[in-house]
Amino acid sequence: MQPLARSFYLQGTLLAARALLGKTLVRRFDDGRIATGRIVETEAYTQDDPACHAFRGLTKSNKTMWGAPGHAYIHINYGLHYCLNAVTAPEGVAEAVLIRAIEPQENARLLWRNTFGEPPEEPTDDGAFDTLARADRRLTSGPGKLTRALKVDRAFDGTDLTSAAGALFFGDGDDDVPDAAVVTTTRIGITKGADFPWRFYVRASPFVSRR
DNA sequence: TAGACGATAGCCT
DNA sequence: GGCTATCGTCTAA
Repeated sequence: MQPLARSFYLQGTLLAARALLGKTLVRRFDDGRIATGRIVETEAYTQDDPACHAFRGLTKSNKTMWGAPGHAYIHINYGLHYCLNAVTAPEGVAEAVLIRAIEPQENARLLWRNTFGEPPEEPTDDGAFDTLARADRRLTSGPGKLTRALKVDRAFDGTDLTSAAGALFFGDGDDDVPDAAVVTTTRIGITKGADFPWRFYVRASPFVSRR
């Protein structure tokens, strides 16, 4: 799995949000094991967008968004949830794509364990357990849930997403989602800029956070 | 340094 | 569909 090149993050924030659908999120845990998921829901946030954290300028907590493209911007909201974003504009311009939902793929049982603690029974067959975890929307059908399942927290703020050796990156698969399979709609949970159609999701995916 | 406010999720009816 | 836990961050004073 090759990481997306940095140029991917410079095609424009709206285009990048759309293009990330079908791409693979790769997480390498401390013990070397890898979990992957297919991105099925994203939102775009731009510098002139009142809903964007950077709208009012540079602050200590949003400074990663003002930095180089292809890096992770992590923010906390409601005091308890982490949200994972990819920076999608050149240094000095603060724009990002929020990853709202993924479909667990490789090693889904690790995500299960991270979310619920040890699974009720230790699986003898990874494939069977992965099938179970795939069917369970509770793992990754929302921005706060997927960071919990992937063990992604504020320590990942600023992580370079273009390094295949890193603990977190976006991989380029062969899953191109056709336009007919994509729904473009308004964003979730915001009050300002609420009418911008800057949310994208895969229509058929059961892991989309909300329709 | 106090007060207000979230790019949510989960539980309740 | 409604309610709210929970706390980091920003803003104003």
